[in-house]
Amino acid sequence: MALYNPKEVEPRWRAAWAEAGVFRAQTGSDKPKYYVLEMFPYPSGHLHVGHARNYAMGDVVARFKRARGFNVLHPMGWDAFGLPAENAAAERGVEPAAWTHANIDTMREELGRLGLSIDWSREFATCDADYYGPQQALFLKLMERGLAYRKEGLVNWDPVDMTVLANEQVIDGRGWRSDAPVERRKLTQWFLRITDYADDLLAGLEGLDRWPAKVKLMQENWIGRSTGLRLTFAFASESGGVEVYTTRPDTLFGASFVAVSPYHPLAERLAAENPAAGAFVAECRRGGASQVDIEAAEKLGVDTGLKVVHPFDSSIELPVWIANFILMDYGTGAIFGCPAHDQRDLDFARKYDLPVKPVVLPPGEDAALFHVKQDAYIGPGRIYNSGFMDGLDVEAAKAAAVARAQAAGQGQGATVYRLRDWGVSRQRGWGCPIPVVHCPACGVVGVPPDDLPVRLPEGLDFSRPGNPLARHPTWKYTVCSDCGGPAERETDTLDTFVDSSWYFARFANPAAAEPIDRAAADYWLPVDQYIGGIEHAVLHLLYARFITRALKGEGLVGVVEPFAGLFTQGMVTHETYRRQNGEWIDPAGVEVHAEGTARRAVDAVTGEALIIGDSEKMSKSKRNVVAPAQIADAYGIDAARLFVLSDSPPDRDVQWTSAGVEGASRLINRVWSEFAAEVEERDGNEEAVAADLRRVTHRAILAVTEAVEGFRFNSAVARLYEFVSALKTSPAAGAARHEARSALARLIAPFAPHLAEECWRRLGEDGMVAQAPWPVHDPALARDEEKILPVQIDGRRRGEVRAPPGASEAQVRQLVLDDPEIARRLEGLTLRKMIVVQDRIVNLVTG
RNA sequence: GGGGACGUGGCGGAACCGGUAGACGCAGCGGACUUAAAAUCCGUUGGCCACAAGGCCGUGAGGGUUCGAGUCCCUCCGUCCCCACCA
Repeated sequence: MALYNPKEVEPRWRAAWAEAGVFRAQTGSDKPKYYVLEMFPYPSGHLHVGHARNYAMGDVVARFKRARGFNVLHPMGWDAFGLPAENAAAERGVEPAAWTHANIDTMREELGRLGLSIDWSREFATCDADYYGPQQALFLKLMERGLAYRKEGLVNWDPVDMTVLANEQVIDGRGWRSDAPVERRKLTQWFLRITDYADDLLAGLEGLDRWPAKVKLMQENWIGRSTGLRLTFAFASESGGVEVYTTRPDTLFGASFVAVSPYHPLAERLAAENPAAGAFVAECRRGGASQVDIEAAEKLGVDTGLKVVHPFDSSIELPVWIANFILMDYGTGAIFGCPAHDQRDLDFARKYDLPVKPVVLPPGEDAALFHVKQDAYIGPGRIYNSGFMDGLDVEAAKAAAVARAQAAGQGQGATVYRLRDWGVSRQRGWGCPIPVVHCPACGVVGVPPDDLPVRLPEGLDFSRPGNPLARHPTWKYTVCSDCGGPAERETDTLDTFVDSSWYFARFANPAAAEPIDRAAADYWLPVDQYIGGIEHAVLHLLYARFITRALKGEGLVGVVEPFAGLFTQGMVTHETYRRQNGEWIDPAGVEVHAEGTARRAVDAVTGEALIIGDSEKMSKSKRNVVAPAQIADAYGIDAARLFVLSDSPPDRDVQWTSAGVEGASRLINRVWSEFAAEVEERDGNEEAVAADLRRVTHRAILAVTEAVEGFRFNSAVARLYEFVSALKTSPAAGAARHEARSALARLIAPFAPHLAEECWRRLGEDGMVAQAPWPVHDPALARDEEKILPVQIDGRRRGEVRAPPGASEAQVRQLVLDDPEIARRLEGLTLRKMIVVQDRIVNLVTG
């Protein structure tokens, strides 16, 4: 029998699947539906092994669910707008559209070679007007609802990419793509009112029981709900006052100052009146241009000379400061400072010699002796030095302070969120145009539905920084649809995260004239299993939940949660190698030798000794990238799929090694040799031998099924290895062997689909394994004839007894007591108690 | 500074509910086949003691709960991730 030849087998079966259309999702099917989706790729140029792992996982689920009788939707598309296309345009003078579509063609071909069971008839790219046109219609609906609005505000400006970024796209004060320190600029921008849904997005997390706890927690923290008090401190010598927000109204009597942000309207007014304040505000705005600087900066402030009156005791006056550490866009942009019980306030008070007055007495402390030194006290305790709150604990005092402030009309209990509205304007040329015009007479006017899509023009000039749409000679000049007068188009485009926040709904019917085909979406949504990287925990995954809620409000979809199940997969890493001079070297040019347990790497050509580095995320800069095409050439794609799913749990990183993929390749050859071989009938013991094999088979069916359902693909593959070994060493022939082979072909199909088809055909089965039902586990056949129960004496294993499965406690007790070896062990000991766990273990307790 | 996760052989990891720790793979060692190598197949592989039978130790460290702890609780150490002047 010929060796298994993936180069011949794999393309043949891919062609057969395509021809038979076996992966097409059915409309009007009476099977239950199952929607499995992997986060769609950005068409960067080529597929990498990380993609391969991600899509292989989704494919395992899709093939498994199909075999289990579901009508499966497993589509693919392209998140195709974004900066790399503009950079390519700038560097090489190509059209972004041409560059993007060429990449899509390449990557579609590469994805195809992975043997994924995708319904390609639903493919789309977000950069095509067929997609972004409907998206513009959605944007106009959000605008009518007031969910999309324009405002002037402080925004994150990326000075390298020359565009505004959302808060979620600023990582440690730097742009998420450019890594440049982000500046604060005041600009008029489009925002989506995600804050309207802050509470609902938070509450909805509770129902997402098939989401990782980690992601839910990250979203919860990102939304950042806190409850407290909005409270006005009245000015001492004029009318009006300054409103602060606090979560610690119980410490109000410990207040020693009020401070406002340099961007606060009061700061602006005082800056005009008072030269010292003016200089300070100017300094903050200049020096504080980048967030990186702000975070590193020392706490600084200036006393404005203005006084306010303590709301609970009019005999107390407090100074008003302007301080650089107060955020304008959280709470009210103003605080009261209580140095004894807040570390930042304490640092500030020590620097400027402001009073430190403790009002929370820690348990066990003496009021006369307690002092705050270097560390503010933020723990629980009893309130003192606080008038009407004296003697209360912290929680009771909070309630009392809120009640008092509300009764006096000084303030209101308030819930505040850390979440800000989503800034979606981007000063970029390769994105979805925001479909509005600016009319000198009518203001901002939405483009009428009949004029959609607002198409991107060809021939944009990307050779200079800045927005090419804004400097296009004609594109922006148009007329106002309201008054007919001359008007200019909006030249900002939408954040590409808008594109990806509803694409899953478009897959329900990507050809629909309306943005979302409601009937199709009602059938397919929510996505049953979504798979992607954890880096989107507070970006894409939060935006998509918000947009789905907004769409529900418009009656466009019937669900509020887009993704019922979420799985976040780990990355593929590879060991790194470098020369003595520090230069990185490609793994293809490295030979690794084992010397006992140590490993030594040398240059395959020169023999130069190399330094073996950590296994890291594959990156061009470290040259530790292995391309899927390379792997497929050497081992076949099934071996690669099997390996990326086998070595580590799917949510953890997996280390790519050639030894590992060789192991997977060995399994494939072992499986094929089983199907290729004829097994001779053996003499004697036929019944027992067949029963043994059937037991192995039915256990494998159960174990693999449970592992796949539980997303433990590594365990599923381990069980397949075991099953193959057991099958190959079993002498059984005839029906039992056929049953085992038939089960094996179907169990391995989600992982190594091409091999499985070849085996299935060899078995002489009808049709394709891609359409075959999942094997069914029969518990009666899987059952042991007898169980071996370890017998422990005082927790240490001292022997074993054999008992029929399900043996009663009395039976087992008798077996144990009758066992001579155990009796010998018990000599000189007093048996006090025997614990029998059915079919598991026995423990004898002596004393 | 706040929040969270994780520490198991030489390596990746398994043990899903508290019930034989180390499945499966990799690497290693020994053997078969071969003129030889590769491939393949078989055996072996946590540590210590022992000729052996067997014994003792062992899931980051220390304590606790339990007949029984990798798993639950407390303290500590280490690593990683998220957020971060959020009042």
